[in-house]
Amino acid sequence: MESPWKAISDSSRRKILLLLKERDMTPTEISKHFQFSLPAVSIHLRILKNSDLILEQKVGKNRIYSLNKEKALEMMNFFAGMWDYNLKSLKEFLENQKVVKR
Amino acid sequence: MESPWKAISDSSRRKILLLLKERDMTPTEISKHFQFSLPAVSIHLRILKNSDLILEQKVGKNRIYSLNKEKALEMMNFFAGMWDYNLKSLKEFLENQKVVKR
DNA sequence: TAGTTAATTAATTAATTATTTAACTATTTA
DNA sequence: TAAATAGTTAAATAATTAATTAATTAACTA
Repeated sequence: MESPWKAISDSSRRKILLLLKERDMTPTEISKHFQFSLPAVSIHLRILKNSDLILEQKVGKNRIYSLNKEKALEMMNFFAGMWDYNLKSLKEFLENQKVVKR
Repeated sequence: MESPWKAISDSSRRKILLLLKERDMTPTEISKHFQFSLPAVSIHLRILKNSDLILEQKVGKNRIYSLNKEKALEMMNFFAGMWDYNLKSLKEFLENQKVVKR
């Protein structure tokens, strides 16, 4: 497991997470949002996957990447700790709010 | 302004933030918690300060560093967005919880 | 005011990172 | 089964980063 903090330190990788927040995507689709090459995207995806921030699914010759929201929550907890909150209360908040919003 | 994401990608700097969460400290005090030299601590502090994660105060020949919780909240918001929450609702949650806890 | 203390800045070095092009692997399709 | 498609891996390179020791700055103190 690679460091998720190193993973999100790169702005392209943060942008990939925001893209995957909207919908699951293949490497080719993701690469359309960037200037750089498909191999570069592939490496960014590997780093995100190895740090557990995204999940990979093979479908035929495609790979579909999706956001791992649980990991995002876990990282969020680092900051929540600075306000004296923990993962549990934070998660309850997020899940309750979701019900209200819909 | 340097990237706060680059700043927190280093584990020593994350540890410094956790130390400052407990209490304000001088570089010398902080360096007692690490193996590496005072100049190395000074550089880490500069990076954290330049990314707005900590605040500096000069008192005589000492410098006192403190955590900037607002910046932590701002970064937390990146992750909150993945759960469809925004800074405002998150901050309200954190502040209300604080009242309850005390 | 000379010496001490607290901290930063400078110069250097070794390690890591992001990117490229080229080569390869796996899967589908004609 | 040959060709096409989707993607990853390899090798090379340029840029960035974390650390060190040495030098410097600023403020206090005897």
